[in-house]
Amino acid sequence: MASQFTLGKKERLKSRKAIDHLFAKGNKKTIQPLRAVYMLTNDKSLLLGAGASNKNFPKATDRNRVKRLIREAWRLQKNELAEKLAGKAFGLHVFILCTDRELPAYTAVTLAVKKIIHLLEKEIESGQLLK
RNA sequence: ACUACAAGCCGGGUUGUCGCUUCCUGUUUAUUCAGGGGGAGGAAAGUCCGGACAGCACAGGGCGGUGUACCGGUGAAGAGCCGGCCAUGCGGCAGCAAUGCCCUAUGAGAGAAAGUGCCACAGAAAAUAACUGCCCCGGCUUCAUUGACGGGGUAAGGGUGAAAACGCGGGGUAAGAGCCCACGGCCGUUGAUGGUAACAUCAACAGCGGGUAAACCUUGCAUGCUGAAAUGCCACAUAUAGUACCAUUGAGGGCGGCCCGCCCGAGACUGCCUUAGGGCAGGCAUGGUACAGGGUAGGCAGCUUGAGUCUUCGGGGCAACCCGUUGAACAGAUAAAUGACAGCUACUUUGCGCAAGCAGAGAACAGAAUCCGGCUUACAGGCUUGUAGUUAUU
RNA sequence: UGGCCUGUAGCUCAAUGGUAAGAGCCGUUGCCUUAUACGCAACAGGUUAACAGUUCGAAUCUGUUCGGGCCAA
Repeated sequence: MASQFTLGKKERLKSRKAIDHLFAKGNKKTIQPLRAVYMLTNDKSLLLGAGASNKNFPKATDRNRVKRLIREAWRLQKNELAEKLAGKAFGLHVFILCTDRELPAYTAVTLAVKKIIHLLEKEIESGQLLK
């Protein structure tokens, strides 16, 4: 349990219902190439979904690439966020989209994900997040 | 050696760290952890064809619809592939020409002699050709077979056109005409020979019908419909619910559209009339149509081993391909895994440098979703083979 | 995953296989007006999405490709 740069099945958003709910009621924040949709939940887990629109990336290869980059960046940086959440009584659902039209570089994605995580930490601490 | 074209093949390698998915073994209260194995393509794409598989439907026949179309082979099958036949086009040769032969490329290549339609413009005429011209006859007229008119014959000539009524030469005739003849072309029937066949060659007889079927159509052949969001099971949830209309004994339903014909078809209460059969009214039920809603959208199976793929050797076949045999692997995700970073190296390229080398950049098309066989399209760079051209050497 | 429809001028649409495609709006120029608008006149603007094929001839028929839209538990 020491080094946990993992992102298994349990740590990803997989339910169609949950995702529909998230998009219908969640908060949105845009940070340059990416956009995060997030919401607090009662199930005490930190779940991530990644996506890219069909319109901006018509080729399946590019969509796969974007999703992999987002997941990789999240995997390596999400631990501090998990620590903040550890003591609380709620979980967090996050869905990150790529809004750019062109394939982003790995470094740009890491930076943006880092910003998103800092932002989420702040909101958790100040208790601004609505359920 | 280089360039171009065609065909076939490859589509970077390796080490480390951190991850994802699946299977096996062990372990654990636990889909917890450990170890080991597998993990995108030649097109996974387009969905243009064909199947496998699944569900539903199904006595039969005709019509209709859709697809397809030289012949043979191959294969599970096809609008695929291989071989052949025929036609057409470019080029070359022969010939006055028609045409024939050779080379190469292309072909959705049944039927235009079953019928219907269409063929703009131009042209007399675009398909039962007499506008002009040519010729004959008649009366009239004129110096004159000169002129106009009327009746006929005639497809040789006529600015067109994509296409003009078999081609060319000769005979023949009032003028002409396959009317006749020589050479040649095409079509039909019959016969012979070769070929499995398409077809080819020869002979006889009868002919000369313009094009278009990717216009309608005719003929032969094939053909149920729907597709893994199929389909089966489990869990959760709900409303055998509601409203309107129609039908329920010769009504209706089935044969997926129509027709023939055939088959199926008695579930059912109350009241009134009636000898009975039966009739009328209402209700239940069943079925159908429409409206307006409600619930679920989780899991398991299907799900990856299949007419399979590649490979060694032998055999058959011109070839596609087939038969036997040796060996090797062969993904199963489901908001959807197959990745990220770093080093070394192979390749291409830019700059510096005499060179060795140093530094930087690039690396295509593209991502499985039930599975196969084809076709089509995209593709940096490289390899092999063949053909053609250029240069150099022998 | 499986189907269906569609592509013509900058926009909205026409055109039976037959003049190398037409109308309205838009645009440009001129006239009208002191000026603008309206109006009038003229002009420009198209490889009919691309490539092949059938045909004497293709926007139209056929095939392939590309783009756009829609439907389906």
